[in-house]
Amino acid sequence: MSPLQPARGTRDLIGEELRRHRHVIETARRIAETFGFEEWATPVFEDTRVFSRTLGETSDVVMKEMYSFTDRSGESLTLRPEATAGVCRALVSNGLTQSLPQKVFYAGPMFRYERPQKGRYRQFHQIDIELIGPAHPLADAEVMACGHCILEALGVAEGVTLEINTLGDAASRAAWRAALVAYFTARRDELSAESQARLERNPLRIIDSKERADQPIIAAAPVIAPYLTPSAAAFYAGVKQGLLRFGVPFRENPRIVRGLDYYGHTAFEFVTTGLGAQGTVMAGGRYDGLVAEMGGPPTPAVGWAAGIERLAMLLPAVPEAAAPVAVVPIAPELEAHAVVILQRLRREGIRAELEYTGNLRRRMERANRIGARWAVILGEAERERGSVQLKDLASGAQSEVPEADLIARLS
RNA sequence: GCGGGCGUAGCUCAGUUGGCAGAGCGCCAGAUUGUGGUUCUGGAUGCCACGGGUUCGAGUCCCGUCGCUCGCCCCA
Repeated sequence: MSPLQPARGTRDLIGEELRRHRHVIETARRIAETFGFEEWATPVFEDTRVFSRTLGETSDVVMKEMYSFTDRSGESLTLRPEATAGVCRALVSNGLTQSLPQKVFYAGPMFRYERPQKGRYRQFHQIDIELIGPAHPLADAEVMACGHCILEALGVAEGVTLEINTLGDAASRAAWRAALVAYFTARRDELSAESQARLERNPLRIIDSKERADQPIIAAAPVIAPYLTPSAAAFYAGVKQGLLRFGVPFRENPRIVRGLDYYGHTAFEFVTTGLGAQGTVMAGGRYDGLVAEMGGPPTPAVGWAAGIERLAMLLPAVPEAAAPVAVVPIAPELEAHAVVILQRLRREGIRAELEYTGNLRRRMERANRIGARWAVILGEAERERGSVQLKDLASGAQSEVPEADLIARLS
């Protein structure tokens, strides 16, 4: 039997990797809170229909990437492939459509059955922002501004570009879609096989194709701008103006569309060249129809999701674990006293560890290995004088300190 | 779902035409019984990813499986 390994596409987060991961979440949460977002947590699995109805029956996520299973009562459940659908379901389930706006921050694991590669896992983690309620274009800008601030706070904004587009309202999109179908149908034979299939299912996604053969055809394809209704055009103009007001740099890219069907109006991606094939680091848009599809009233909303693994890979600096104080009794008789001091330090919020095996040399070696800043050495003679030896492990300087002064010396 | 590369010690890796399983780092012990880091001496590393085949003999060649990785596709 081969050795037990983590399941394909999953991994253990230990040490530096978890510190990076947590740093992304904690930074994002802190910034999002300054924008007024509050954290939610919803179940990792949902009724399959929460996703199958709303993400689009023809989307790749629904067709071939969901972890769906039947439980013992015969119900079809699915490990969530993304956060937004679950948040909208929770909004409706909890009657919160009556208390809008809701500003939601989310962080947690998502699941998609895909072939793993750099920055892509079967269990991956996202941070997520949803602003539910406002139909105002400034809401779109604020959501993007929040994302931009998070990228700045993480120190990764430098290499990242915000690209935006509009998918218009339903009327604009229908007109554009008709133009695209006409255009691509005329050139059907030149398209890649994949794009020919998309022509039936989801012609907008041809625009997003990375197939080399499709590129010249896409480059000449109609853009949405001429098909925008006056109100959709005004909305998009409002979003761009909002971004200027928030001071968020962006670039228009008329080829951005979304993989999930519930998006309309604003679509955007924060992209980088620093991650190989996985260049999108944060992406989202407006999804005014989703809450209604979940059984709630028509409710405007806009949001984004970002891959934590991808952000963690871009982090310029790794957060360091706090350097502890090592408490080192010289002999077993001093252990009881060592525990008293250990707990006294911890109650002051100082990270302290007890070195409780081996001779003094072994204990000091271990203090060094765990990266201790100070060693508090407890000896018989000092005990009688009510003091300890305090050693600075960086400089090697050591002095005898009265126990009463110890906390002050370490603060 | 498709294509390329790779799996040898805890880690990074070497291993010649098929002929005793190796190095560095790390780990353990000692030099130093009340003092870490640097140094010196000694020691242990192992299902050579897993399963099968060829061969007197396989880490090495062949087949399959699993995993990792880089692309494609898709997406965050």
